[in-house]
Amino acid sequence: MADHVDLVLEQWRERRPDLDATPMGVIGRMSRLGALFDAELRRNFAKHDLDRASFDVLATLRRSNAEHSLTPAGLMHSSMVTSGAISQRLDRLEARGLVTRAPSETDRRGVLVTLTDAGLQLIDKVLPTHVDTEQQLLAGLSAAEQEQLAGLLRSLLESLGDKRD
Amino acid sequence: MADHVDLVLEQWRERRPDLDATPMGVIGRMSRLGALFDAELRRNFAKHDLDRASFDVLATLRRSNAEHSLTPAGLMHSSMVTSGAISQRLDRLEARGLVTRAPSETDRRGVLVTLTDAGLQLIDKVLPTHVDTEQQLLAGLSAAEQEQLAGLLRSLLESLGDKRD
DNA sequence: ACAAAGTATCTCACCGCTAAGCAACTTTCA
DNA sequence: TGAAAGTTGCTTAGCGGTGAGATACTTTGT
Repeated sequence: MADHVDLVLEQWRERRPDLDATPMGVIGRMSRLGALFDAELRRNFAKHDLDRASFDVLATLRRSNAEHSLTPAGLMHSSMVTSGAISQRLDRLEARGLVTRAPSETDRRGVLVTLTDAGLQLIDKVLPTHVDTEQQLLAGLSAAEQEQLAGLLRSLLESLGDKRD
Repeated sequence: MADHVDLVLEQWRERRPDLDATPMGVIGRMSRLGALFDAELRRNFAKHDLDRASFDVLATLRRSNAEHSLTPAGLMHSSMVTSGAISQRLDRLEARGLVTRAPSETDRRGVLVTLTDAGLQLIDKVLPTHVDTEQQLLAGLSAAEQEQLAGLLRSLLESLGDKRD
């Protein structure tokens, strides 16, 4: 039982025995899994003429409230990208007619982004295939192990200040 | 005890109760942790005039063998990026005098990338600060929990075909 | 021996993100 | 109330990655 990271850790023990590389056992593996997950999810998005960035915005709007609307700032916090990235994502989605931008009624600086009918239809079509893909990616772990893993990851996120909002 | 992903899962239950979003409890958290880790590690790299891509190449060469050398293909497999990305990374590192490219002695298509003295000195200076940063990122979990987490991640990587080589 | 298939590396057009900076607006507080 | 500080969303230059394609070389199979 050994993955690529086990090899990396062995190599560090050989070349730099003074270095305690154990944290790489977690962080290195998360990085590799992230890359593998991303590649697989991207494949599914591509089938529906989408990319990760667009899916992310559409899905966030879909789940946010009954009107499927949110401010760019709200999208930014949820997505963990910069405000510039959100502006560009919205430009693309607006050009495709999947979202609309309207001036906020309460704050003249603000903008309200809303899913169009076409956007709603698209995300509702893609969502089931997305969770399906995710489930397949996790199929190597039992349900109990998946739960255990989720718990550890939550602890870690909380310790790093990840909040509900 | 709740992180941002708990909120996301609640929202899905509210808006799409038909959808079983549990896999997001793992994949969503890994994605968020990846972003947080990346930001913090990047901060450390920047202190030493480095970025993730350059560190990745230098560290891979450092641990690979006593000569600190590897082919571009080897670097590519270890880094999980495309060959084009490796070529460009090597261009940058070569321009800074941190690695050299020499023709392979056994295969005239091949190239052997080797750490220069400057490259070796730089990576050896940065490495301890890097594992230190990683350790701090994981400090929210006990040693036993970190081990447990590493084990689950390894199982997952193995199930997805991640091999030692 | 030779053609076909495979491999190693590089080039380049394009794409999305960051970081810095800006303009417009709102909040705070003396 | 007015000035300072903060917030919101956008623009843009630059960067690093992808994906497609090219070149040069090696391996395979007859």
